[in-house]
Amino acid sequence: MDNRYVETDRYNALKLDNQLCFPLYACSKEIVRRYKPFLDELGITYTQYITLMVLWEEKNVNVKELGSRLFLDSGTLTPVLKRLEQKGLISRQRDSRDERNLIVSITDEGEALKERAVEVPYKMAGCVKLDRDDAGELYRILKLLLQKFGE
Amino acid sequence: MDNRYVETDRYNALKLDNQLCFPLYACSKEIVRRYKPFLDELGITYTQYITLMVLWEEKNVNVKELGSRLFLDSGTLTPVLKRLEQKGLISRQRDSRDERNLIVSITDEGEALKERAVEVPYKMAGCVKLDRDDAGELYRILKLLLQKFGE
DNA sequence: TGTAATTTAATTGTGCACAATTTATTAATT
DNA sequence: AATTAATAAATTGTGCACAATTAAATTACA
Repeated sequence: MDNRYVETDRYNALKLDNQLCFPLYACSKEIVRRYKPFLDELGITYTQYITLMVLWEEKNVNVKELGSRLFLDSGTLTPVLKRLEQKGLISRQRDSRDERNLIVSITDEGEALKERAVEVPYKMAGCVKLDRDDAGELYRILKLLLQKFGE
Repeated sequence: MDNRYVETDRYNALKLDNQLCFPLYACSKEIVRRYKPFLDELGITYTQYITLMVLWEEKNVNVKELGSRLFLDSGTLTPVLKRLEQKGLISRQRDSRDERNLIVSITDEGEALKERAVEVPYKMAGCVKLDRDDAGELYRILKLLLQKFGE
């Protein structure tokens, strides 16, 4: 038997092309990078954008709740929230009933930005050219994975 | 017709739960985070790990080639490579035939680390509990997406 | 051959991302 | 009531990630 082409490399699992994590990491970065021109128009970053997404739905949340929704900790969120506050898009104030909690709220200006942000998902749709089935499958599997991480 | 539950919210596309990018971004971060304990044992970060993966396969590459394989630019790679050099895992030297190119090579010490790194993918397999079909589908779609990005 | 254009890394500046620690506040337990 | 434990956010320190610019070397071409 001619086994010149039979792969017997014990390092196979270490090849970049055999990784599942790497294309995940690369795709994630690439998509975030493609958001940038659209988010630049709004004067915000991707992390600021997803933070606002939560606040556009909730109005008031504390840092802990925000962190669990976004998979981010206070070390990341604190400076992000300070920048959003400086831009006038959110306000930060302690909960008078429990001073440990910081209540983050959307401002009128932040609410107004939502009107311009509604365009972003449609603009992005033109950048991610997956057909409906693949996009649906990708979404399903990623959500499943996130759910398993939460267990 | 009772349409109390018919969603007519024009902001639907802005909901975090309707995003494809967000679970991609969150899964990517979560998996990289789960690599950390295993990579800590080797004294390297995830970015350093994927950089070494290329060098374990290639022996010599310049920064441009490395960047195109890893989807990283020199702004990211230059400091990463300096740290790997400080650890003694790689060497950096200019190409005498074209001094613009920096040739990155694996050292004996870097090659030796491969022996310990072979365990990492198997340890990680226990952290990402997708069944074979879903893992395969995820891989297929992500590679397809990366390919479309390259066009 | 000399100048302009191109190519390759490095540098600079901003903003995450996260582990580990600290500080402030509240809750639980003597 | 005083002490201890638990909780929430902020701080600190390290390491990416990337856009924009710079510097050095090479190539194109006038």
